Amino acid sequence: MNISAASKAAGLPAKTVRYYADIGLVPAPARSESGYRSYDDASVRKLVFVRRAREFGFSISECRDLLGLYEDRRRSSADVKRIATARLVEIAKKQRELQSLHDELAHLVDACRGDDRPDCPIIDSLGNPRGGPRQAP
Amino acid sequence: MNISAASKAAGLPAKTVRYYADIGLVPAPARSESGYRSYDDASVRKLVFVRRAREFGFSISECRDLLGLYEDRRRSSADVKRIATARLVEIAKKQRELQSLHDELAHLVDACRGDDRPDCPIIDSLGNPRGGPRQAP
DNA sequence: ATAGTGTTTCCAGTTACTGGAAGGTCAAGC
DNA sequence: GCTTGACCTTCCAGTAACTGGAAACACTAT
Repeated sequence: MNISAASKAAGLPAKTVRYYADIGLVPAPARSESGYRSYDDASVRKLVFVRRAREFGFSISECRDLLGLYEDRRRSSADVKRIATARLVEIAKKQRELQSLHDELAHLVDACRGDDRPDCPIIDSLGNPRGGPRQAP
Repeated sequence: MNISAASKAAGLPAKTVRYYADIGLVPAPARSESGYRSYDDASVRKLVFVRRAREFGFSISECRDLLGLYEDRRRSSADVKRIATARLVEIAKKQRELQSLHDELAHLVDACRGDDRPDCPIIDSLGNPRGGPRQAP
């Protein structure tokens, strides 16, 4: 399998497939006589694994760890659960941040008439967080 | 005001304050005879404005636009509202993505016993998205 | 005079790729 | 046999928004 077939099968751009081998995230593939990279099903499965883990927001470094666990038949599920739980905590934190951001901005957008007059609570709030009238810059 | 005083007043690292002037996001400050940057209250207000906008997740480029609107006394509030609303839509989208990510990962973490046995639905799901037993890599 | 802190510039590194140039390879068609 | 076009290779540079660190100069206090 050449790189474009493998990249299609894995659901990743060919550039990214090369990149993952360059940084040693996955093993360097075998080469044909003329230097073309040659992939087998096992390599593709690893690439799929990495893609899925990345989609879950795991960093490359976490993917490295997970891939190690993926390949180690004797690892405990607790090891995996620990990494996934940490990621879950991060996601929940990001969700809370995003929520308060959303609420605050929605409130401002709501308060802004959005007409052709210059008066705008959004700008006021950015320049002057505590709600008073803004100072000219 | 030297840079460290200004950076404290603005709530930004001094490095970032320099950076914002380097990329032309804010005007380059005046210099003392010996070359030290010298800030006044108006500069600090702009830096606060940018910090707040960045905290809202506006990109540097959007901050540039907003700062332009901030300084233009004759702009319409509709201009500002348009940018803020676009940002709000992005936030909502990110929230939905994060939610489905959270749900899926939470489900997997829940299903994983987290003991010292190797069997682990999290790993299985990463290698084999459609829920069957995984293949060895 | 000297120590300590603050400031300057500049260069490099971060994360995870992505784009593009220059050139080698392969299969099909004429 | 030759050309065309798709595919492959390497390498370099750029992205976003900073951050870290080195070398050198400035200011303040003792």
